[in-house]
Amino acid sequence: MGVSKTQLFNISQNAVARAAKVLAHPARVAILQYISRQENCICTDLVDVIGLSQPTISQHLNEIKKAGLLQGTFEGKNLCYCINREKWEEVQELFHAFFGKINQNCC
Amino acid sequence: MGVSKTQLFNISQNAVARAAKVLAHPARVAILQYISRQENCICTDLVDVIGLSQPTISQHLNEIKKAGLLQGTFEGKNLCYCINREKWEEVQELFHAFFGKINQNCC
DNA sequence: TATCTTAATCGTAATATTGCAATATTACAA
DNA sequence: TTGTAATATTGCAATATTACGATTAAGATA
Repeated sequence: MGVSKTQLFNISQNAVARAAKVLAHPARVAILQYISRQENCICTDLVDVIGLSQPTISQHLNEIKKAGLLQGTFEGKNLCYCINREKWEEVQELFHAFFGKINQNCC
Repeated sequence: MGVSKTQLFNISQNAVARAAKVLAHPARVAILQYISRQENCICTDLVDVIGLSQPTISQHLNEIKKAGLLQGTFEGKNLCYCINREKWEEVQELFHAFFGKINQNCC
């Protein structure tokens, strides 16, 4: 039915899935990489850099924002994003914990 | 148009996105966790453990398989999955490198 | 061989995602 | 206030994903 049955899974499983979803499109990976490379975090040229249309970029940015991974000013001309350090480290830790708990103990 | 323009992005960006896609559903996260916990890697009770229907589990398993993250015997009764250690470490390294390269140097 | 068990596949429905054109909004500058 | 430059929103089309009932396939076992 196209709907994920999230209620079947625990909080941490859903958290990993939600975070992974953000990274599950190369445009969002590229956007995060680009933003992180900018010294001054004025990211008005994302459309040129990435090569997708402005609405599409805006949509992807919104997905990243919704996950809490960006911070800064989002309104009007004084636009200034950057990575939300705290949330980013949280996600990193989440993945780290997930990978750490998977042991490959057979075959 | 519903199709990801993967050609716009480099190999590593697409690789991160592909790997993240596997983890982008809590059922697949749960399946990987469960398989990794099994000593003997006979995973016939996934349907009971996860709580999704048998065809749905089979579909999710196939997604994980397609990403190369499972190894073992997949045919008939002598079914025996486990995590493909080599590929798993590759993915882990991929994420590690991605996270490592993101620096949060503004705002 | 017939039957049972279990996983894969098929078919289909519902929903989500991706992408862009058109339009709206916002902030600033002249 | 009018114009300009930039991002956001809307609406829509194409495709992908999620889920499951029904069926099929393959191996085990009586």
